[in-house]
Amino acid sequence: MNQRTDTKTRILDAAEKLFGEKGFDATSLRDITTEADVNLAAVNYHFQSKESLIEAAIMRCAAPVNEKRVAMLEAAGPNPTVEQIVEAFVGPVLEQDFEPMAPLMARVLASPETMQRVFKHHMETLSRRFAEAIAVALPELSPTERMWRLHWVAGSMAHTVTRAPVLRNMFGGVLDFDDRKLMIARLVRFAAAGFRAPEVQ
Amino acid sequence: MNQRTDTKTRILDAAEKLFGEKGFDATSLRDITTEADVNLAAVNYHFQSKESLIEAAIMRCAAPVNEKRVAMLEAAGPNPTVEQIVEAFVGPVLEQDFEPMAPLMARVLASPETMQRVFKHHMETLSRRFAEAIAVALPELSPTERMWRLHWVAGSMAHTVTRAPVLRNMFGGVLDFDDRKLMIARLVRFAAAGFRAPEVQ
DNA sequence: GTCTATAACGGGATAGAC
DNA sequence: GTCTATCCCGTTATAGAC
Repeated sequence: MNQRTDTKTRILDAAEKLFGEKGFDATSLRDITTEADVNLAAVNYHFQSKESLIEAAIMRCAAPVNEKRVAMLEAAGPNPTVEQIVEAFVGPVLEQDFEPMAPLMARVLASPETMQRVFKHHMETLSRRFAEAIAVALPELSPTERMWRLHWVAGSMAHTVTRAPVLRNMFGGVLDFDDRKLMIARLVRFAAAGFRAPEVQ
Repeated sequence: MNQRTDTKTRILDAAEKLFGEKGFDATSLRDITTEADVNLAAVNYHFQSKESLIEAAIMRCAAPVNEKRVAMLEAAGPNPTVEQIVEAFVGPVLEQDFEPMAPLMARVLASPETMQRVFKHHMETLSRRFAEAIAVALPELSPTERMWRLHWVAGSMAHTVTRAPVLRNMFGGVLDFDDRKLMIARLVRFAAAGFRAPEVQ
């Protein structure tokens, strides 16, 4: 039944690696099965289609990070500061070595159908959880404004991850991706100030 | 030589439409030539490859918007406020009906190779231009911090565009994409506050 | 200069033996 | 569960007609 790790896992490992390197479409099932050293038909046996494999690969990547985000938020207690909320939201994502998976994340965001499903199942709950925390920290904001701002922080974070390979060596290298702690601290400062701005109207 | 519009333009029109709807990879040249009612080989005649066609389609979309962004910045005079700078940066992008082109933009951002070239040629100049304006408005910020913050605003804006189809009907519809003026005003308020936050360290 | 027809290739998926 | 063999489709590129 096994070899070193089971077939299903080896397929997922190879898929994660190759999807990240080349994108979903440019990665053929043949590439994946060669890399994983399994038979081509095993993909359609364990997963039903390439599309389902993509979804499974994404889920496996995102799950531990999202658990950590919720854990950090809970660790901050019942009355977290805006800074603590933002740090729990962006820290676990940005502190990892995200550059190998940046293209994968970008492709996910770019694939409306895939994203729609993944988001529905996993991200919506997470967003609600963080929106509630913001509601406690900043009760004067309307629910709409809270959602917009949370969403914009998510955008800043996503852009940092997905644009890293391109921006790293641009603008004479002023953007420092190597000191993650500092990068996170900068973003927390920026986002917290945005959250605290008085609402329009 | 012409029919209603010339072949090259018809190909670009069809490409823009289909790339947006289905993505670069899922759109075949046959799809495009059928939609444009031109022969398959015309694509390779007018553009050298599918990759070049993609680039051309992106350029044609982005050019007028970016011109407007620079024009708005210049219209604000030599000493623009942070709010004026942010509005010039995000307004022209967000005020258009961006939802049809949202998938296209998302795909562009997700395609490292394509993006690298496009960004190098067009966006780097634009970013520098806006970074200089920020330097005038907020001289106390370091060049690095200015770039990070500009980049995060770009991320907030990009996320708003690319996630619109998914978020529009989520969270009970609290995110209002229809009142563009209000949406832009909200983002300007949020981003300007972020820009004005004291720098970390 | 422009288009037709087709070549040459690689992709995802599956049937059926083991 | 796994593998071989194969199907059928879509892709890019080009040769050559107009």
